[in-house]
Amino acid sequence: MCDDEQRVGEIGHALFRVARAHRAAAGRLLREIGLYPGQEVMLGRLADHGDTRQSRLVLELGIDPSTVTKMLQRLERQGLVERRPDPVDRRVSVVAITPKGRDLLGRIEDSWRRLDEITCAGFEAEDRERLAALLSRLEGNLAACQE
Amino acid sequence: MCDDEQRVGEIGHALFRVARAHRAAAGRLLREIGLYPGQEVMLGRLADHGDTRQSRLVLELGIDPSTVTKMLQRLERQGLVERRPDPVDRRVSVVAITPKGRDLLGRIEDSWRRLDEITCAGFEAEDRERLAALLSRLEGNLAACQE
DNA sequence: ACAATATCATTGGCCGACCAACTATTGCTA
DNA sequence: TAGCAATAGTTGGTCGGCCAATGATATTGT
Repeated sequence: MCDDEQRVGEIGHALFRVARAHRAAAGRLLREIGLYPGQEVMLGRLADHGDTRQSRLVLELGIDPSTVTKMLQRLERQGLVERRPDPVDRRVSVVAITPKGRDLLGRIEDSWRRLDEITCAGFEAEDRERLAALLSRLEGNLAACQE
Repeated sequence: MCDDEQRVGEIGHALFRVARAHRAAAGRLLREIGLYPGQEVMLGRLADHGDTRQSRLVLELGIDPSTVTKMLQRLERQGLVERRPDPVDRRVSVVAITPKGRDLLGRIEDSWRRLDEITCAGFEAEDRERLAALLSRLEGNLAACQE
């Protein structure tokens, strides 16, 4: 009788809009650094761990191999990243962040901080945790249907 | 002392990953209908309301004018949407969904339903409401900094 | 009435993201 | 060992999305 189920796609659409707005906001902030949204995630990943083969990036970032290739080509062109062939396995290319790329890390983290302040304005720690927990569950659900 | 603040960008990154996975899942479902993620939202909007000028779509969907133009060009090419110039104001073009586009609505809603089942698997009504409320707050925050 | 300004839409360029198809290498197996 | 399958990356194409710049029309101000 009563619609125990919300309007179809309620959550999905909200997620869709929020994510687009979030990405746009990230774009405005990152623009000052000369980066596009997504690149900062890649650089952050490369900064945390050392040399990485692209196939690892594909798995850990959860994006398509071709996307990784093109992102790295652009980052390499800007001198933020370095790729060289693995001497052992001649199929793989090993990626690492360059000093020039490392120089951006501070400003990247700063952008993240500002973005979080904007996004989560008025959120108490409890809200944050709840939201993080819910998003984590969503991520798990979506990962499960990935393959 | 204790980090009352979570790791920088915790929420933002989770949102980023969840949204990408969600979009990818939507893409897999919509592929069966021959649509790309985003197009179904446009068609849904055009189905609900009648003739619409593009500037309204820009405002309501929250996307760039150029994005609207290109999306409509593609949808028009597929015969799902129709555009004609407004006789009164010769700058505006009026958009409407075609019967062929309307035929897709059922399958679109079906995809949304399936996507929601995947995404929100294991979510009780309470979880859904909480998540919807939190996302709504995020959306408000991001909209506030839009301009 | 005319000039300045605002609005509407389009084009071109760039990026992330996907898929499909392809090459090159490595690994396995018969 | 010869041959086939799996793995690693790349290329080309298409989309949604943004920005910057442009052309066309309306609106406003003086």
